[in-house]
Amino acid sequence: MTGTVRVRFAPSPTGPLHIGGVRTALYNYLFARKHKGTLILRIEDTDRSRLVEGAEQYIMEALEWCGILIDEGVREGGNYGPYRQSERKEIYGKYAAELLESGWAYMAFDTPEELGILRKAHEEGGSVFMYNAQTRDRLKNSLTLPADEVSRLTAEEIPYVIRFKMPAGEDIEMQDMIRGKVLVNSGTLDDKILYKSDGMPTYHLANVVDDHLMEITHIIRGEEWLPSLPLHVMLYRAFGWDLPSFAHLPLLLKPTGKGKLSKRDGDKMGFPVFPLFWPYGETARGYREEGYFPEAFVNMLALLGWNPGTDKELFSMDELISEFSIERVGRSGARFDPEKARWFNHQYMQIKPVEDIAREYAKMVEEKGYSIKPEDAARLVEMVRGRVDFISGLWYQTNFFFEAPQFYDEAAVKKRWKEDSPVQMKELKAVLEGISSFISSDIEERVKSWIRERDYGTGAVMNAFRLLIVGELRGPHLFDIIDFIGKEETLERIDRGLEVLG
RNA sequence: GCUCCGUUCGUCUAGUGGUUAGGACGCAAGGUUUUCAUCCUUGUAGCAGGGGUUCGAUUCCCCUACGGAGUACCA
Repeated sequence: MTGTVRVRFAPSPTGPLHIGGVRTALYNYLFARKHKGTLILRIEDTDRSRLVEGAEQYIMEALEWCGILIDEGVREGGNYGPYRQSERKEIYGKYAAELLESGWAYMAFDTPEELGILRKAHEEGGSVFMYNAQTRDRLKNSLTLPADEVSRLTAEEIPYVIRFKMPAGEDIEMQDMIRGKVLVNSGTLDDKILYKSDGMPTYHLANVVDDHLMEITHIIRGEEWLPSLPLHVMLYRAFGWDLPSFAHLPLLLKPTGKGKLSKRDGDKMGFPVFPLFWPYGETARGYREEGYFPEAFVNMLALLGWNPGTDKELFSMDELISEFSIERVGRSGARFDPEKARWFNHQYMQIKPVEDIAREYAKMVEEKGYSIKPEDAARLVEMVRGRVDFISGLWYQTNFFFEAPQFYDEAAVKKRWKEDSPVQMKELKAVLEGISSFISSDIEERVKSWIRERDYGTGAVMNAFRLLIVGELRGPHLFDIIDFIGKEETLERIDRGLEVLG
């Protein structure tokens, strides 16, 4: 690779950033870091009517949460700004004029209504209207109108757009880093609008101009852009600019059924489609708020469309950076699997430093109205983290460490509280009372030898005991539980249980 | 409709002109266990179809089917 790699993520601030967009940003980031290059965040806000308040902020916050660091952008600054297209308005006008001058573009005065009528008529005739080499001669533009008429219209400030003059029948050969050679005949393309009548460029013009001016070396974007690649390539050619490399990423598909992943799927099937909660208008749930670790989220997303060619599945961001390569990105759309997302979170629940989880866990415990020392929180987390996918699940696994049973599970009582249970539990209480070093392993040793001496059934004793301590047949190693709650509390729970259950 | 892209277990995917087509999720069955989980082991299931090319195609080519995207004064 010659020169410095410069890539960009160029979202449109029209709402919350979809996880497909996050993945595109992630791959750009990985590619940039891998090649010690630069990642630029460019806001593509040329459509003023679709602007959504809060979207730009959301995009930046989402990337930050994921650990995707931006080198140049509206917030970070840089030598190629401004990084918001709406602030680059004059630039595009200049380049549109250049194309007009060189004959690669022309002014078109047809109104949206006139074109609408044309489209409708073609549709009824079973065809599709295209503004191109076949039709442009019969339409209202600077190619067909006399020069003085054109200058009259512009002088009167009659609105017009600037269209690209797509050559009639030329094979355009393109190279995609993921797909290889792509060939399209320009005859199938139309004269795309480059500059709108409101004085703003369309995506196509702005994108090409900015990528050139910002010296972007690799354009990594979603597959939905592949159909407009020929236009972009032609624009580079029209300007006489060097072509960057292109990579079009496969789409993210919905878990079941047809089509690409949408917000609807998430709502319907109960999983988020966005990284963060979206608080405006029609709200949307987010991975962050649902308790996903950003590491797990990023790991899961990275493997959706890319793989290292090994069996390794767990990657830190640094590992992703060193192992990522565009060549190993797949070509086909990837169905999003919410189950696998949970699995990834489960993995991170096991490998994350215990203090990190304990800190969050302690907060939750305090919200429940109890206080806990950091070392105790860590101890409990270590004890039960294997049983949960999310931090939020930790409370259900540990609530009985803080609260004596409020009730005794009916089915469990029926199954495990037998005729001789009260006698056994009274004996057990006596055994426990006699233990001075009330720690798990010691208690276990004493209790088990007592069970052996009396020839009781371990299952019968332990389950009845668990019922008295927890109220239900669940939870970690019972001796660990009573070790934690202490001798006094243990004895109290036995007494209370005996009172209730008889 | 037209243009472009794609197609290996249900899902994410590895892979090769000759392999017992590998891994992971899920699911199932065992095992561990005082419970519930976890965990471990095993199993389950796939090269879309049809033509070529070839001694031999899952792999290369073509066609079909299916899926996806695009087809706006949206990005």
